[in-house]
Amino acid sequence: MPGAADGLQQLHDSITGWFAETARDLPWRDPSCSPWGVLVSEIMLQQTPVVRVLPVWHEWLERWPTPAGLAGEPAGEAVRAWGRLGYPRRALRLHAAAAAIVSEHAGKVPDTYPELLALPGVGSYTAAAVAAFAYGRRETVVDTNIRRVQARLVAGSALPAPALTAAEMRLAASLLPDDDATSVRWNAAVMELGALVCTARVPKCPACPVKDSCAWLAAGEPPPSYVPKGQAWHGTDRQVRGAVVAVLRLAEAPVPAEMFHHAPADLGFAPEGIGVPLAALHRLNPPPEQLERSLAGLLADGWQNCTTAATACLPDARRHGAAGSGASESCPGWHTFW
DNA sequence: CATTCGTGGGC
DNA sequence: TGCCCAAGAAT
Repeated sequence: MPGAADGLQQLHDSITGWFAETARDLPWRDPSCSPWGVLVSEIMLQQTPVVRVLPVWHEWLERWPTPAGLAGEPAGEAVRAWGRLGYPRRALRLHAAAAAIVSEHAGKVPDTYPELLALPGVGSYTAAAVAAFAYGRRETVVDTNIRRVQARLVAGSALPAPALTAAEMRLAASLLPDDDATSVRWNAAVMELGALVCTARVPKCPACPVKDSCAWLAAGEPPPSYVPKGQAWHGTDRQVRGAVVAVLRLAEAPVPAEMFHHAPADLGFAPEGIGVPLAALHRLNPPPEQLERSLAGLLADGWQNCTTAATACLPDARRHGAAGSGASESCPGWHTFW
C-alpha cells in the first residue's frame, strides 16, 4: 500500500514541479488579483482560449474593478464590452451575477461552492474554480483539460467521454492532495498541463513530466473510441445571428431594419462604425426567411428569452430613458434596432 | 442526457 | 481550405 501512496506523491511532485517552472504568467493567477477578477476570468475562459480573453479581461477589470461597478450599468454595456469573445449570453449572465453579488452578498464575491453555484452563469466547474483559485479552498476542479489528462494518464484512453461522468469526478477527488494550498496548486497545474502539453490534438508527450507513468502512452497511443461531433456553423442561423449581433454591438445610433436587408449603398449613406460587420452580413446573403427568423428571434420574448439573449440588451445600452423596455413598445415588428 | 449557444486561430 | 476545438452552462 505504501506503493500507491508514493506513486500519488510522485505524481503531485512531478506535475506541480513542472507547473512551477513552466506556468504562464496570467494576471488572474497573481496573488493580488481579486476574487472578482478571478470570477470574470473564469466566465470569459468558458470555451474561449486564454490569448483571446487577456485583452478583454484587462479592459473589464479597469472599467469595472468591482461587481458593483458592473451592476451599476445597463446589461447592454456588458455585451458591448464583451466584444467578440463569443457566446455573448455569458456577458448577460456575468452582469446578472454582479447584480446578485451586490443584492445578496453585499457586493462581495461569495467564497463557498454552493453560493457560487447559485450565481447566473456559474456551473459546477466555475464554482469550484473560483472557490479554489480565489479563496484557496480545496475543491474538486474538473475542466476539459483535467478530464483529458486523467483520461490519458490514468484511464489510458485518447479522449475523455463525451460527457462528464461521475467516475471522472471520483477519480479527480481521489487524486486531489489533502492539503488546501497544495490542492489549489495541483488543480492549476493539471489544467495547465492539459492546456500546454497534453493537448487534444498532437500532444507534446516528450515534454510531459509524467510521460513515464502515462497509461495511454504505455498502451501505444490507441486512437479515440468515438468521433467528436462537429459544431455546425456555416449556413446556420447561428452564423446569421452572429453577423447581426456584430452590427448591433458596434452601432452608435439606431439601426434601421432596412439596413439588414439592403446593402448600405442602397440606402444612400454609409453607416458609421458598422460598415464592416454589415458588409459581412450581406456577404453571407442569407435566405430572407432565415434573416427574418434571426431578427425575430433576437427580439422575441420581451427581450429576455430569445435565442441570443445578449442582443436583447443592446437597445438598453444607449437608451436615455424615454422608450419602453418591451419589444412591443420600442420595436414593433423589429423595425428599428437601437 | 443530448443540444444549443460565438468566435477565430492553428493545423 | 476545411475542420477542430477552446478554464462550460443551461435546458
